[in-house]
Amino acid sequence: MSSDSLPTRYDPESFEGRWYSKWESSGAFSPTLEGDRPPFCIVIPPPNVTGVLHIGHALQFTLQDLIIRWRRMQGYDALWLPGTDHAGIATQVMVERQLAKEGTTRQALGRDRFLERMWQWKEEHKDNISRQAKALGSSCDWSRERFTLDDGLSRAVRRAFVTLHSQGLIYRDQRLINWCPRCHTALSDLEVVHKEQQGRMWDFAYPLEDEGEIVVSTTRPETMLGDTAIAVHPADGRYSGLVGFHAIHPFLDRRVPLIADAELVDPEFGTGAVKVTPAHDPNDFQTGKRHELEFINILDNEGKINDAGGQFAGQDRFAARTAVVQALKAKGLLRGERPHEMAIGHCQRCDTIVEPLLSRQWFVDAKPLAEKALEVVRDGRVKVVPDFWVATYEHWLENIQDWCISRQLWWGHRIPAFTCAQGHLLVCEEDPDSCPTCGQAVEQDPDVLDTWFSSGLWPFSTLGWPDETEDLKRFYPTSVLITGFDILFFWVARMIMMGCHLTGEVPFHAVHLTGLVRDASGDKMSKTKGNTIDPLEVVSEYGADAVRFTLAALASPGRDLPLDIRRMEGYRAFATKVWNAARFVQMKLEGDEQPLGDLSPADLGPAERWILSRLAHTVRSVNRAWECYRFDEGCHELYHFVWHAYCDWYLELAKGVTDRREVRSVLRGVLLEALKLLHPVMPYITEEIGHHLGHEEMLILTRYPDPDGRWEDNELEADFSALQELVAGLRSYRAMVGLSQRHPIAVTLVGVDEHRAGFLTSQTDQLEQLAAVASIRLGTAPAQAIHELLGGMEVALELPPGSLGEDQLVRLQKQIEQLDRNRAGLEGRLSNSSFTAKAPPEVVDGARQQLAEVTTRLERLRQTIEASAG
RNA sequence: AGGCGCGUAGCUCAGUUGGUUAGAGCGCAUCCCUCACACGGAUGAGGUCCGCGGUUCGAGUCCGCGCGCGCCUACCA
Repeated sequence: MSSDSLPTRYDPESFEGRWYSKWESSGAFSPTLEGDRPPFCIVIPPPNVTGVLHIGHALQFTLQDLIIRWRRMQGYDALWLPGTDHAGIATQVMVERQLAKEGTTRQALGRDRFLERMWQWKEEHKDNISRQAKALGSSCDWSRERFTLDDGLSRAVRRAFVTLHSQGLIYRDQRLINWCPRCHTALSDLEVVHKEQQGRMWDFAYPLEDEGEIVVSTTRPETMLGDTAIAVHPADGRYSGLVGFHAIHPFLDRRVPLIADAELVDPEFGTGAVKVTPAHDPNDFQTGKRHELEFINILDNEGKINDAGGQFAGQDRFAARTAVVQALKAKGLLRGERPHEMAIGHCQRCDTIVEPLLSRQWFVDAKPLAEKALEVVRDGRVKVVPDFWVATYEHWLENIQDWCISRQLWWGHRIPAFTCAQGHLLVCEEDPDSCPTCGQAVEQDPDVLDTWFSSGLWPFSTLGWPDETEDLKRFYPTSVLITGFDILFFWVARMIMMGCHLTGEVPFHAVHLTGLVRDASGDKMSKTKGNTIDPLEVVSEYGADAVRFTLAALASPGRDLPLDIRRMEGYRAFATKVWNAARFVQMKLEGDEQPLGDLSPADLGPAERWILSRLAHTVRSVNRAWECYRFDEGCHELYHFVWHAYCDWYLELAKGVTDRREVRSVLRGVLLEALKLLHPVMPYITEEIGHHLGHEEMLILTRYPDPDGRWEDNELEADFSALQELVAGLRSYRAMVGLSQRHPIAVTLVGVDEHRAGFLTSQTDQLEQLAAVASIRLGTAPAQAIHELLGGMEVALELPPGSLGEDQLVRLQKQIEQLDRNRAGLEGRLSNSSFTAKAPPEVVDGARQQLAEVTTRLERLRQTIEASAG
């Protein structure tokens, strides 16, 4: 226990690191594994191991930590499992870039030495992420930290691959895939980013074998080198006589058959004739299969025309495009050229234009997995927050295509498939010594798996799967996943597919999808724009608590977060406010204060009962907010309670009476409860203040406040609002009239019911202190008094003679106008027979009462004006 | 092309199952360095809730259409 006084200045840097170490070394981050505590588990969306955290990570870390700390304080056996992802392409690209600077390549280095470099790079960078996570206060269990290429997780990947393969859900096939000519690897459909671009469309003619020509259109003229058919619609009269005949390829020694295909061809489009390149276009690929056409690959892995391209061989695809157009022109076959808007696929990682390429790859048959994944979301076993994402999720899964999972990279999980010289294929968990069929030596498939394949196993592979570990039994399915909506398909859907299929259970009971952190003007943050915010920088500038509070308060469900740095200043001011309030309280304490639990409403004054009632409501709504991931609401509730209820009102009321023990007890007790409530959002400052106030247990381990109906007192709160409004009204009135705030005013309550009036007149000391009320009574107004409408009460104020100025008359007039509008509206409604007949009786009664009150007030106010005029 | 989301105060956003007088934070203006806090206090100005139509006694809230913005999905040559 410490009673040394809080420093005057709030200086987060002076204690943040200290508390983090204390928490960590106390074991608070690790679950206790005690059986009577319900488990609660979050697995972290693993950041790229060699990456740097951006503010979006900070958001997710904050929200995860908020939830995990809250649940831990509620008594759950909480585990937040951290880790990182090897991020195949992204990381490999970084190291390759480094090699390029050294004037070498991975091929020159060879696979083994290249991988050594990769691991070295990983080792150098791996602490980046955890250091940043720790600075933010993340209460992860570092003893359970995982990396996707760890032995355990690699074993999980192998088990998953072998299982799916044995079930026929993973297969190898020659297909059209997305090929990145720069990364030299296949990509899944999701890794291709479509961008609307202004392209061109060319028309050119194929001369027919006998006579005449047929005109086709294309956006990629170079692909004509791989054309093996020309298709027309079977019902198209223009071409019906030509089907079965051949055209002559202008540059290659090839006859090109004319075929009829109703699926490929839209007779309304262009000339109604389509060139067919089965090896380089997805539609044409299907057409090729239907018609058993020849598949001619004209590109190499670099995106250059290969030998099949005749005179164009060796040219880059874009150079070849120009060359083909030129050559067509030279032969007099070019028929037209026009601008054409179209969506072009780019590599997600390097932005190179992706090429559809015929290639032998490994695929996951996604449909059967998708069915289960759809089911668990539809029946609520996985709750999606916000739920409007369900539609998007369903649409994608309902139309899911098979997933290409092999990558021609070196950094990743090597595909556990082996072949011998005889061509026997072996897919197994343990590396075989030789082919079990023929006994010959085997070679492993050189490719690695898509990173997302291993990420898809993350919620259970990190807990020990495929072993039946204690952790897996206790914490799986995990409780909630918190991540960005941008990886809904990449990651979330795949975890659900893989989890349901491989473990028979959902990977998490709920998934909360956060928005994107944008800059102050709503633009996406990017390094090129230079509008990024470095989490570590803002943490050291504003303190981790302010950064966390800002992000959490901004996190409205399903919305992006426009982050203005000034918000952080604002919430640092909030932290400072808490700090100073605590200093005040600490100053007043005498050491004999009782815990709130020992107090009973009967022993307390109205102000104490009021703040305790407000506290109880706040506890209720904050818990409710966390419960449904309304981080914004929870933060606003807390902000409002601490600043505008506790500091603005209660502290001011308590100032004069801290000699009373129960006042000090409430002062301290409410502050401590507020600190506990705030702890999940602002762990450091709350812990530091709690310690200084003599709270022995660390807040991280303290029970989170539960709603306590004992303190809720709505009647008192209504009385208290009247008091507040009276005080505010008097201040406002003085300001308007130009009277000093200290100038005493005698108050007569005129149109106020007895109960309320009784309360207010009992609060003379408080009213004197807060609003310099000279006296207050219920009764008829003195002749010279000025009638004011304050907080819905009619009060008469006695002022020095002649103090009713022009400004005030204007203000009264304004009030009258507003009331009169109100009156007219009420009268109109009440005279409408359909309103009185159809609206619920309590609404009608309410309107009647209001009208009566408004009418009286209007009268009084008019009298006041007249009196002052006369 | 389809789907989703958004359009409320100068800015960024809340607004529960429709209940009539629409809120917050920041910013702005005026006053105040009162013994926790100027990263503060008090007061105030500021809104045709995108437009039109409909349902209803009553619409920021529900429905339709339109306009604008954003995002996702998509194989149209």
